[in-house]
Amino acid sequence: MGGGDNALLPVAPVFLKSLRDHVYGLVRDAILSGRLKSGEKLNERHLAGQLGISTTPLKEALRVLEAEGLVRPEPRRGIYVTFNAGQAEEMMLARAAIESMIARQAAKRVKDEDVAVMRELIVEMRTGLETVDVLQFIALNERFHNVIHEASGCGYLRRLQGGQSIYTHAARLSVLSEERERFLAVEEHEAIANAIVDRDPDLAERLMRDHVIRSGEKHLVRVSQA
Amino acid sequence: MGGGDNALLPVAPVFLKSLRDHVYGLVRDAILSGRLKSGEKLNERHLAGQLGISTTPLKEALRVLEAEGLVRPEPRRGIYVTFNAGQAEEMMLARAAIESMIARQAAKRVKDEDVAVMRELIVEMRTGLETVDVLQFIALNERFHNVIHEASGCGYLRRLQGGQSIYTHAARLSVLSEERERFLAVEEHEAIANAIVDRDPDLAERLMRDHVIRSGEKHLVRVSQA
DNA sequence: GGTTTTAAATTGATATATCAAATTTCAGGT
DNA sequence: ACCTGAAATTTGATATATCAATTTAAAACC
Repeated sequence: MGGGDNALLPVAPVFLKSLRDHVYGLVRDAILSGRLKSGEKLNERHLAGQLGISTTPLKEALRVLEAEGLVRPEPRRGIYVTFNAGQAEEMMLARAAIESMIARQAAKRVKDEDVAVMRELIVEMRTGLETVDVLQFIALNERFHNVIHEASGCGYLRRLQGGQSIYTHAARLSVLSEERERFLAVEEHEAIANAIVDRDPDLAERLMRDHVIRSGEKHLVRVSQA
Repeated sequence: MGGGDNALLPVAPVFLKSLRDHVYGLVRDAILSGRLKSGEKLNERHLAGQLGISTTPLKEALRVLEAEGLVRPEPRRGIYVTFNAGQAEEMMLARAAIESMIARQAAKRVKDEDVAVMRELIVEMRTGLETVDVLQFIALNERFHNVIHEASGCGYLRRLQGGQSIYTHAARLSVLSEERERFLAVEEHEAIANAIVDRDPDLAERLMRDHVIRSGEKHLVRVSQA
């Protein structure tokens, strides 16, 4: 049964959201971090017992993971982890595709108040290069992407992107720990902001796509080295 | 409780795949076709009873629908249908984003044997304009997109696109019933094929995106009129 | 000893029961 | 009549039990 016997610890008796969402996060993180390896079979009873819960919320969590493509059910046989470097890259490409579509829509629909916020954020990020720490810089980073999401008015695309992304807070932490990456991020963000402010959907889409792919490849290289 | 009392009929005692997948398809189609309206609350026990099944497979199906953004759970209150014209358009945009990313990758990785198949298919589609019926034309259409998917080598993106798409066989049937649409489809497919054959990722991506959006808008207009 | 057959164990799929939060109902008070 | 709050009801969340397909074990047979 592989080396996954202690890849997951029992859930604490206190949890914020519902049990199934909590478990979903646990299993998902275990897969993405490699503690549950590709090809490994997930035994529902085992896993539920290990987590100290019943199979009902676990089954729901596994269903979502299947929809996200992290596990694959063999009919009447069981559920297997399917995640490797190639899929990680494709997930990054999916994020690039969706995020750039959002940027495109934002460039079409952006309102004057959004423009003001974006300009302000760009200034903050640029000055932040020298004044704030990495965590604060990441916060600015996420606020920037959020402003674009808001401006696009695309609630569905936004949710879709959040679900399939392997970009967690931790992943950003890894890439933006390099000073050069922080500098590049500001440069690219500024170019994207300008394209949106200029109402240039084609340019905004292209710049966003290249930005996500470039920083994404950087991240993939990092995790593959570790 | 809304007009949804007979929006879903009990599942037949025989079904191909698992019960949960079957139920997932039923509920999903009911939402996309409008038989289950946006804002309607889904009562798990009611719905399970109506379908003649237990709540376990239904809960799993609802979880997948949530991941796809067709229903939204209110914490500790229930699950509500969320689907409207705006979201339908965003789903189409998501398909455009992912499909165009696939086309981009295909243009990077396409092999000579793929090129041969694509050229052949283009010829078939062009002659098919005059010789085959709509169903056969749609089959050619789907084969063309499949060849691009194969050439891209992007299994994850491909699965992702299939899951979120509202483009079913029926939707294609609607759009391609117009002769002008079939003509346009061939024109656009040929341009896309040429871009991929020429190993031009930027062009392939743009043409595919525009193709999906244009025909998608066409479909959305049609369903909104009906 | 090796192959086939059959019985036991495993396990995902489904059904049912229990629990607790949230809503509704209704009695009691002003 | 109109609040107020407690009891009953509803219902999603969770747990447990049952079922059937699959795999494994073992026994029977050649």
